[in-house]
Amino acid sequence: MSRREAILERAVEVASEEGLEGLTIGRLSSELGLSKSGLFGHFGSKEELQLAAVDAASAIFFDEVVKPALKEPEGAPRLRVYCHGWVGYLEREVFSGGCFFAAAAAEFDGRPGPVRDRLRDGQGAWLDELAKQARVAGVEDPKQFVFEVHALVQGANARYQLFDEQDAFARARRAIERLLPA
Amino acid sequence: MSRREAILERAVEVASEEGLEGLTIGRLSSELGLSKSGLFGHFGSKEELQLAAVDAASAIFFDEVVKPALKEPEGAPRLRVYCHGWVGYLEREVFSGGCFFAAAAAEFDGRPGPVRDRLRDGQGAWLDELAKQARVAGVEDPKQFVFEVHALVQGANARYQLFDEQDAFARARRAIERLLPA
DNA sequence: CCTACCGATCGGTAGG
DNA sequence: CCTACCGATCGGTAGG
Repeated sequence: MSRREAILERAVEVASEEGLEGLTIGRLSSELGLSKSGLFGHFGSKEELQLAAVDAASAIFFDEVVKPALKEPEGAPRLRVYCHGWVGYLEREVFSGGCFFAAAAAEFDGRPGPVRDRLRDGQGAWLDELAKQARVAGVEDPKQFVFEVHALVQGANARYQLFDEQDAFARARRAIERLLPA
Repeated sequence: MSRREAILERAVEVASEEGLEGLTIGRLSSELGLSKSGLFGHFGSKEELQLAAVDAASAIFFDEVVKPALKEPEGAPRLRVYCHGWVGYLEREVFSGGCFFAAAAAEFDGRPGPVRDRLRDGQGAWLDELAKQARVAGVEDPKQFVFEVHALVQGANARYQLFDEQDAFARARRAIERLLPA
């Protein structure tokens, strides 16, 4: 693992807990035992560090949620594995502070710029892929389906993070089962 | 309107856009045309300012969503007005940066302390009230119902804030209609 | 990769 | 309510 990768591994963790703005160069460098300017040199600006953290988190999401479903045939089987994998990735606490993307989106949705754009494009691609599988699976209204599944998954994350409700994930799964094609 | 109320009106607005941590004393005081220490004196600490902003936002939520429903009889009629009022409050952009509470919860769910506690207690009381009306309305599983409605409303807010999808609110209403008792 | 520094801003205080 | 200040930390730069 390169030094840059080691920095980003920690950066993603910190950002999921404290937000992408709480990801300060001073804090991150002292935690990793290198100088501020040493860390800074890997990215060139705080914004580049934030963008790199978004990309690193996206790669983790791909490995944890998307990749395992690619063995399944397109349509209903893959859609089901996507949905349950999405809930499972939150339940397993892949990021210590909950869903990196939900936290980052809430933080940056009111701040126009490259970080917001990267978050929107990444989440957009994932939601489009879900809608595609829903269409192949014969779901009546794929966009409505994706809207509801997205809401339920994010709702479970929010409940778990703020209220420590362990059963939030089971509730999301139950509601999603009702939406999935039989 | 007292000076303190004027400060909090602006504080709630800023916090909904930039977060409760972005609510800096320096920024807020310069926007309002008074000195930092002048503003500081009204609250005593940044944390007290944040708590006061949460309370001010809660009062607005009560006026916008809860109060109009109190004319309706308990049970199904009041539940329906609660749910549609909740969506409507986001659609009307009562807070310029979207749902104050969703943003604040995402920001503070990983930071133990009085602000997180205040947010959790306030949202908890609202969700309990929804569950109570659902029970009176004869909803089969009131807790599951509230989980799903909460998710759908927050999902619409997230979609609208990040993707500018105008139809997110209509999608939430459609899904909620399917859950409400006939 | 480092030390040493820059101006700006942070939350907060002293004193009036 | 104000001016004037405190130490700490921010993102970032110079120079090696």
